[in-house]
Amino acid sequence: MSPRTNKQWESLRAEKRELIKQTALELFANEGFHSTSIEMIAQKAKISKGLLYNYFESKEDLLKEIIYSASNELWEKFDPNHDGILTDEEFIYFIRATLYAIEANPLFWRLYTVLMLKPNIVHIIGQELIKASAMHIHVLLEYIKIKAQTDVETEMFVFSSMLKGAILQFVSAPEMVPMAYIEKHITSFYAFRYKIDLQNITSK
Amino acid sequence: MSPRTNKQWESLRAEKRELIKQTALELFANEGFHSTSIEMIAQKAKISKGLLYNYFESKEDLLKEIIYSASNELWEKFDPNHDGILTDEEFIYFIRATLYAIEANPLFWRLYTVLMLKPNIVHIIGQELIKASAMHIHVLLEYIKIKAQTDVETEMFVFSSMLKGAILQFVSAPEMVPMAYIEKHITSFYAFRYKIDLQNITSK
Amino acid sequence: MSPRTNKQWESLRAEKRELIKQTALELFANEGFHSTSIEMIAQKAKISKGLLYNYFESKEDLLKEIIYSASNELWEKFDPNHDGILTDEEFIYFIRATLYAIEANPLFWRLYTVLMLKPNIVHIIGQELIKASAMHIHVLLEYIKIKAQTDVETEMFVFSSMLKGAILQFVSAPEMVPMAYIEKHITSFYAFRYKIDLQNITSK
Amino acid sequence: MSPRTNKQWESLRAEKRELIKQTALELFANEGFHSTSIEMIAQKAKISKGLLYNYFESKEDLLKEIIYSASNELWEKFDPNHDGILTDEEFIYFIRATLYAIEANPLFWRLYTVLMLKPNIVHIIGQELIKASAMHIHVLLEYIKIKAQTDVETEMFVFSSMLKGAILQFVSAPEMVPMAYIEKHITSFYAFRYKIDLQNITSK
DNA sequence: AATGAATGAGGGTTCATTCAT
DNA sequence: TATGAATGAACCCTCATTCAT
Repeated sequence: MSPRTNKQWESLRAEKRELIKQTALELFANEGFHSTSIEMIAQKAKISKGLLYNYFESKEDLLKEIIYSASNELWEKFDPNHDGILTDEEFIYFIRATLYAIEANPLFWRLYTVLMLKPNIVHIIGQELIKASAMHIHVLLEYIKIKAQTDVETEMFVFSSMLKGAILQFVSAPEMVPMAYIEKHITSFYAFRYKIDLQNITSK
Repeated sequence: MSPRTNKQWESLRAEKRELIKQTALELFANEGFHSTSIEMIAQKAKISKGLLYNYFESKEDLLKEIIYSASNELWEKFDPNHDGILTDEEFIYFIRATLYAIEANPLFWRLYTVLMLKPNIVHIIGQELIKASAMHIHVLLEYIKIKAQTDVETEMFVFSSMLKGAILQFVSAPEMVPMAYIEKHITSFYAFRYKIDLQNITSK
Repeated sequence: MSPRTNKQWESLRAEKRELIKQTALELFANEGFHSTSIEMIAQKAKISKGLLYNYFESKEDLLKEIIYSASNELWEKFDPNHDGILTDEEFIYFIRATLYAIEANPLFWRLYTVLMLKPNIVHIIGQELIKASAMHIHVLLEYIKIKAQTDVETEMFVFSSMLKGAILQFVSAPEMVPMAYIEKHITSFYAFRYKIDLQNITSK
Repeated sequence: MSPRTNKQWESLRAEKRELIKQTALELFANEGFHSTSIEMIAQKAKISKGLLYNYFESKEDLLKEIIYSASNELWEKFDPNHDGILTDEEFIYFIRATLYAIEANPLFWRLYTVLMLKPNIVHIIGQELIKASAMHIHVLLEYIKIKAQTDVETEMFVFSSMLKGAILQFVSAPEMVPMAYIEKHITSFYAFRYKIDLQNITSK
């Protein structure tokens, strides 16, 4: 009935949805969720306030959609069903992939970090992303476990904390702590510790 | 009219100020700054909204005061002018002191972490606390620099990140990642790495 | 392009108009005018919001059209030019016809009742329906006037009020106060009062 | 603690509450609930929008409070525990009292009538007022039952409908159908029907 | 010192209406 | 003819802040 084909339509809608989500993400990450008004999002996205509600049920729904999208991307990017233990090369690859996934969307990960600091955040962002993140780091930890130089728990704790701390620094100030810097040091550290020859591993 | 001396009055004022700050800290940390209303703080502190403005100029001023207090406490607790290099024992002590300072006020440090994730946060919390934190960790890093097993920059990066990551995990969920657990693993790791005998070091 | 004749088109348009009006009536009566959105009407009628404006100028215009239609129906159903006085039989018939006209469209009459309670409703619904209703009850009142057992004014007041009260009860809760019940009691009352033998009058 | 006594305060608050309720009642009754904005109420009552929420939780809560107040007044005015049957004199008194209670607050009763026409209104206004009204008319119906000239059910139906219809006319247009007019005809009708001598009954 | 009534700007949200397609 | 994306005014409500008492 409509003069436009369904395809065209859906595509237009999807694009606008994406525009709104991206705009909102920037503001949520930079100004904070509560400090960002619908008005601000609308202005930045150059749409009217009302239109936003044509795409999202509420401001909170918009936040959830942002989270869910990222969650899905993460699932798609990393195979959570990786079985078996990583080889040395795969380990380095996996670290790099992890870090550059973060780098690809620093705004989102800053937002995510802030949200994780809210008690009972589950009510807002659900479990999906948390699961996705955990599943992914699990693959790395399995490798660490095998290679542990000291007791396993400590080895895992150090890796886990270091990764989180590095990411925290990155999302706090990507320009001051660039991802390349982080990647270099983490791989150096583990290359030395686990006797991995980085020369043989193709850079990203 | 009042028989109270000036001293007593000032003391009472100081107590009430402290009460308001503590109450606000709990709410800011648990609910978020914007989700906490002056009304909520006043009710929890059992004072009137008006009185709060007798002690603090604005809601933002209250936040700043909370930050400043913590900053001062930090300066007092740790001697930032520690010169010379730490001994092995002092290093362990310093780590423990750092961690237990965090543990003593998890609400504050969660709030602080969230604030640090806001760009241009300087406008809100100023530089004091940042300087205090940096100065303090600097003492540890100087030690690390000396003991480095690999290249110095990596060694410092790993320590710095690990510490931040560990603290992040603690403030996110103190009951799931208790400080004692963190302390154990960090000290284990460095004791092994730097050949420090923990047996000889009196526990906190 | 279309092979349809003008007649067919007009007929289709009229049908769709009717569909929209009927759908809107249901919603206006059940949810209230202001609580019913154009969106709701369009969805229930399975058309688009835009199309509705192809048939009606505005939401208020739609309401007016609903009222006007009913007004016209009323004029058509009852001959307002009935001259001369009703016979006993005609009186009973007229009452029944009145009541069953109401029963045929309870939604409309509930809506109408609510609207009548708004001051200056004339601006919205105009005078037509009011005139039609008045004209119609006038025929009955003329009969009552003749048959009055007490003073005429009182007799007319009682009839007029009773009829309105009965209808009010019906539109408020048709399932609790069915029209058959109302009809039975009104006719009983007047049959007795005016010595009319209901046996001789064919039931509806 | 407060410089004003509690009594003064509560009194001021109660007065303002009453002002808001009365203002809102006028607007709700004249313009309709949904057509009345908080802004309108605030302007008419010469207060700020915000202040209204200091006295009522929401617009709907304000409506409920208006209904509840009227409900309570009704319970206080009429003794719902009247036992035994009314005397002729009491019957006339009761009718008059009923009608003049309506007359005392025509705005409220118009609002009430509109609300009663909404399906499932119970969710909004609760049962109290409905019970209060029913209990009150019940006393009159008990008397009617005894005095019935025809079959009891019809007699009660006629009275009940007539009363409701009369009130409906009054609330629709008090200036066109004044209460004195209504009272005169209802009492005339029943005085004649039940052989009551109105001369002996002191007028209101 | 202490209260809470009062303000009003600004928040999220809805919805009648328009218009490009 | 028919669609629904798009608009923006107006809605209800919240809240930091002020101020008379």
